Amino acid sequence: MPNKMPTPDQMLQLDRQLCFALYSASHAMSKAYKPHLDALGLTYPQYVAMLVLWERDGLTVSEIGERLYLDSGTLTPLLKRLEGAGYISRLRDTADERRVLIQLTAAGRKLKAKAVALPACMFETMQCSIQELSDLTRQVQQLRDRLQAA
Amino acid sequence: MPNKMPTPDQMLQLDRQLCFALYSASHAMSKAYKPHLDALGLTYPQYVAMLVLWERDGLTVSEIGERLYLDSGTLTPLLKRLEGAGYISRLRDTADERRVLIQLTAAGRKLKAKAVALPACMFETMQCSIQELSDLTRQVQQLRDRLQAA
DNA sequence: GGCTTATAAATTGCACGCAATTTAATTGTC
DNA sequence: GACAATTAAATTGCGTGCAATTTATAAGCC
Repeated sequence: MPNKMPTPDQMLQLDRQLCFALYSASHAMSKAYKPHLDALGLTYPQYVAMLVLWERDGLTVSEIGERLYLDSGTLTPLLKRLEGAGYISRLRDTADERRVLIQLTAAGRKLKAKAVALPACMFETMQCSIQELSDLTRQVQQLRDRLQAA
Repeated sequence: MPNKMPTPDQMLQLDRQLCFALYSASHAMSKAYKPHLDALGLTYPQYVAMLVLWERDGLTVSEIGERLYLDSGTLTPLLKRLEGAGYISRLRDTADERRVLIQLTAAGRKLKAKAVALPACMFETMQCSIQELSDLTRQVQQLRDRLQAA
């Protein structure tokens, strides 16, 4: 019976690392989205911020950050760019002046109609079954949650 | 029998997106590695560059880029920082002056001994079986390859 | 050999991501 | 009500990623 224990050298092989698989797949995903997002005038991080707002409008910067696992250092300039593009408005909460409320503009809401085509379009590209896609998504989410818990 | 077809609204839900699962899991992974990499004086992208060199020394910038799916715009400054840290040397290839050969220094080779502890350490954090880890890695790699082919 | 084409890095400009700090506003406590 | 502690965004500094351009070298062709 052969020894299945990997050597220290094998342990460090790039192609054995889940971290690198995720890292490279995430970048590949972003590149695959790019032509479609260019047509909407969004970057990939801006797109996920819009996904959050299309689900629920009028959130604070922190609430968007909790959903996306991003902090104000990342979100503040990103949201200012979305504001500049005319997709959202940023307004201090009069009830609590520390908060900034993010609201979709008419253009921002209208953009959703164009974006609905994206998931199906990307599904074509990924060449896998609905079931595989859904399973993989759940597994990766579970991994993310475990990493965050630690 | 209920209609299983998702509505356009459901299609755009953040938690249905494989792209976002990968994006957020990749960032969570990077954060989980951070304390360990801080001890080695490496960032996460610098670490994966070192993984490539620990597998095979004396590569050109392009060859490292092919392995990591990164271009010279990203790698040139990253490799200069690794050179500044004393882990690699950058030398023009005398046979072809366009190329820059990247070689590990003694310190760079020595760092590998510390890095071998990392995979097992991260495995603990991920709380899953060897088989799950290996399967998930392969699935994510396959997805990456399909995205790149498209 | 001279010229065009191709290739390898480097450079530039812009948008993240995140740690650390700062600023402003609110809450809790006495 | 004053004041310390907390909270929410913004700011700063640094390291990626990547598109686009530039620079330098090599290869192909006549």
